[in-house]
Amino acid sequence: MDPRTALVLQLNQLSSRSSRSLDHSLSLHGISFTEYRVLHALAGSAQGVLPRSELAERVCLTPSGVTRLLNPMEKIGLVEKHSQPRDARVSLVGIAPAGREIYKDASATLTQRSMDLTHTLGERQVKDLSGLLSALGA
Amino acid sequence: MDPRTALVLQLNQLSSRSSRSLDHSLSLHGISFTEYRVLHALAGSAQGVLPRSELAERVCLTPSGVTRLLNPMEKIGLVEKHSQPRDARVSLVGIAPAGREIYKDASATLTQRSMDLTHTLGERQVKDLSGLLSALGA
DNA sequence: GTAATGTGTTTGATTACTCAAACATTGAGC
DNA sequence: GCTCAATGTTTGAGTAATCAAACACATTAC
Repeated sequence: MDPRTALVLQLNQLSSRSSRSLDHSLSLHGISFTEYRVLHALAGSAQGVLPRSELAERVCLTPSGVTRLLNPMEKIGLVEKHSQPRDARVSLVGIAPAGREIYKDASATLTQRSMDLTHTLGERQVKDLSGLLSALGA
Repeated sequence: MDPRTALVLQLNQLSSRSSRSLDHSLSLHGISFTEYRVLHALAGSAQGVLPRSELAERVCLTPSGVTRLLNPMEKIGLVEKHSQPRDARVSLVGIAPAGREIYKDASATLTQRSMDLTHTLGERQVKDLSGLLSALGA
């Protein structure tokens, strides 16, 4: 079997396994891994605010998926809807104080789990791996 | 942000993107990426046959997910159900001739797409990356 | 200005999964 | 041989995401 194909399959398998495990860990904070990624994207953006379509790309969902994901998150106050005066089509999403709080807590357990998941790798290897993934366009 | 946490997120992002793209490519053959992975697991196993629970682990699904995934595949003749005389609880799944055919065709387009997805990496890097992922337990 | 086209978001219908509980069968201990 | 716990699979109910179509607003060209 072609090594690049094998690589792609391997990558996928690894990620499937880890995201399932992370999902379980994060459920302690009442959020899914996908929701964490939303908070992460928002927390890491300029004003903690992003257009929904931009968010969709960052968390690898369709715009439709983003809408459905954000609805409950907004309802429980993790994110809030803003509007862009310049263009009434775009609907901006911002991280709310409660969201930042959860994000902080969830990040701690995520880091914990990431340590476990990568404990077979040395510091050097983590760096190398990260570099290679970046080269792949992540 | 902690490098290992970043790594885990990066890994996940990359895999989400690629699997969506692969899913689309494989739809030409009428199967999903998950279904491909089932065929792959079966084709690569001893007699082309595996117990459902073993299959579940290999494709990173719950046993329940496997049942629901295989039902339609069996109906269209990609896989077939066998039974294990030694233990009537286990339900063996085997790849069927039509399944091998599709697997072969789908593998070709998967390889094609894998080339595209990894074209930024040299041969050496592919090998290194694969090694690092293996070290992670893939 | 108004029509036509393009862009961003939401909705309706469907599919793919998950969890927890039910089933079916096996193997151990008595 | 009969319970009882353990193992493998399926089912019922619910969640998460998808696609395609609808919607809302913007922009361009006339």
